[in-house]
Amino acid sequence: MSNLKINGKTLLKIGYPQSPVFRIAMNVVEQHYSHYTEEEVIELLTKVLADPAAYADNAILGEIAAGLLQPAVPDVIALRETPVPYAIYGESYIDPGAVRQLNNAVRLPVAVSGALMPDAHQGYGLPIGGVLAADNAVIPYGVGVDIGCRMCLSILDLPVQSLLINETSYTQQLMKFTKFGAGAEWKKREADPVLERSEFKDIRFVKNLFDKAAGQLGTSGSGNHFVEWGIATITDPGNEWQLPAGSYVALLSHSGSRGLGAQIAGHYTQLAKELCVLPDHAKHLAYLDLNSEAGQEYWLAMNLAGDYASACHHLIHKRLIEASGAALLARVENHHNFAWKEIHQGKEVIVHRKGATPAGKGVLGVIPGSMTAPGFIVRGKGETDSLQSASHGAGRLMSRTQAKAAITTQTLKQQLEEHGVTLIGGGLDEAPGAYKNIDTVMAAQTNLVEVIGQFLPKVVRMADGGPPED
DNA sequence: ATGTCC
Repeated sequence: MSNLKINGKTLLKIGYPQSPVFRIAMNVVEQHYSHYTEEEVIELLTKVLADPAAYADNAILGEIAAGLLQPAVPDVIALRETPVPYAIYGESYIDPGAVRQLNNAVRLPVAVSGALMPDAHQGYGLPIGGVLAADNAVIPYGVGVDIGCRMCLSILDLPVQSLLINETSYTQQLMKFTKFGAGAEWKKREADPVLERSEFKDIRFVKNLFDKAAGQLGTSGSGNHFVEWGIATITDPGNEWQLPAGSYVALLSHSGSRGLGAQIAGHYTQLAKELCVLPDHAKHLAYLDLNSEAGQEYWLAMNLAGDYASACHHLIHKRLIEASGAALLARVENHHNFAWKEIHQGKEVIVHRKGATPAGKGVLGVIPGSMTAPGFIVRGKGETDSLQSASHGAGRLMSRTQAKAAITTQTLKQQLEEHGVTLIGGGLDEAPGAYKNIDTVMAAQTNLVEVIGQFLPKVVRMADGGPPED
C-alpha cells in the first residue's frame, strides 16, 4: 500500500484554483486514494476540475466538486479607519513593531478593544504581549502558533536545603523524566483522558494528529521552553493555600501543545486566510466567524490543544514529583497563548491573549523571568483597561539572531555561576541577556497584578542550542 | 513555536 499524498504544486500544475478546494483535494486524496498512483490521481482530479457539476453528488469527490463550484477568492475586507481604543503598559520598553501590529489589529471590523503588555514584541499577526477582544470571531494567529503555551508551578514540601545538597539527583531526574527538542517523542506512551477526547474522532484534520500527540504527551519542545527545579518564596501571608511565608522547593515548567497545536494553528490560519482576505499588511490577522463551521471547528481544536498542553505539564510534574518523593502543597498554572469567551463591559467577547497572562480579579498566574532572574507568582487585579491581562514574562530584548551574535558562551557561563544556576541544554538565544529586565516589566504592571511570591531557578533544562540533534 | 508544505 503506497502512501500517496498530492502536493500543492501538483494541484497548481493541473489548474486547481488557490482556494479552500486545495486542502479539500489533498485531504480526499490522502483519505481515499492513497492506493492510487500519482498519474491516476492526477487523471481523476483533472476530470473533476473539467466538469465539477457532474461530480456534485459523488460520495467522495462531491466535496472537491463543491469546492470548485464556490467562488474562488472572496473580496478583501477593509480595516476600519477609526481604531477601537487600547491601553499600553510600559510603552517606553516596547518594540515599535509590536505597537504597529496592535494598531492594525484594533482596526479589524471585529475588534472591540485591545491592550499591549510591557513585554510586547513583534510576532505574526497579533504581537507577542498583545491582547485583543473580538466580536464573535477568533483569529488563529491572535492565539499564536503554540496554542495553550503555558506555565505550571508546583510548590513541594521538600526542605530547601535538599535542593542545594542533592543537586545531582535533581539534575538526573530532569534528564530522566523530561524530553526536549523539535519532534521529540517518548518511546513508552502514557494513557491520559485528553487522548480519549471526541475531537480526535470528530474532527477529520485533528484525527490525523492523534498518533503524534500520543507520542509527544509529556514532552517540552524547544525554543524558550523549560523545566526547572528552583526555590519558591511565598511573601504574601494571606496566600490562597495558607502556606507560611517562606521558601519551598518548587518545580516550574513552560511549554505548549507541541506538534498538535502547531498543526492546528497552521491549518486553521490557512483556512482563515482563504475565507477572510484582509489587506496585505494585516493578512495574518485573518479571523473565523464563530458561527461558521470552520470557526466552530477551530474553537474545539484550540480547546483540545489547550487541554493537551495542560496534560503535558501535569505528566511532567507527576513524574518528577513522584521521583522526588515530595508532596504537592500548592499549584499555580495558566495559559498565556489562548482565546477565551469572557464578559467585558457587559458584553460577551472573544479575548485573545498571545503572550499575555490572564489577570482577572483574584486569578493566580506565573510570570517567568529568565534562567537567572526570578519569576513571579501573581494575583490578578481585574484591571478593565488591560482586559484583565498582564505580561507573560520579561519579553525579548534581542532577537534570537541578535542574541547569538552579541552573547558569548563565556558570558552565559559566568552569569549562571554568579547565580548558582545549573543549565542543561539551552542556547545563547535564551541567555538572560537576551531578555528585558523582569523588574522593570513588573514595575510597569503594578495596576494589573499583585505579587504574592517569587521563584528562583536552580537547575534548568531546555532544548539544546543550535539545530535539533536527534 | 514547529521536523518550517496548504
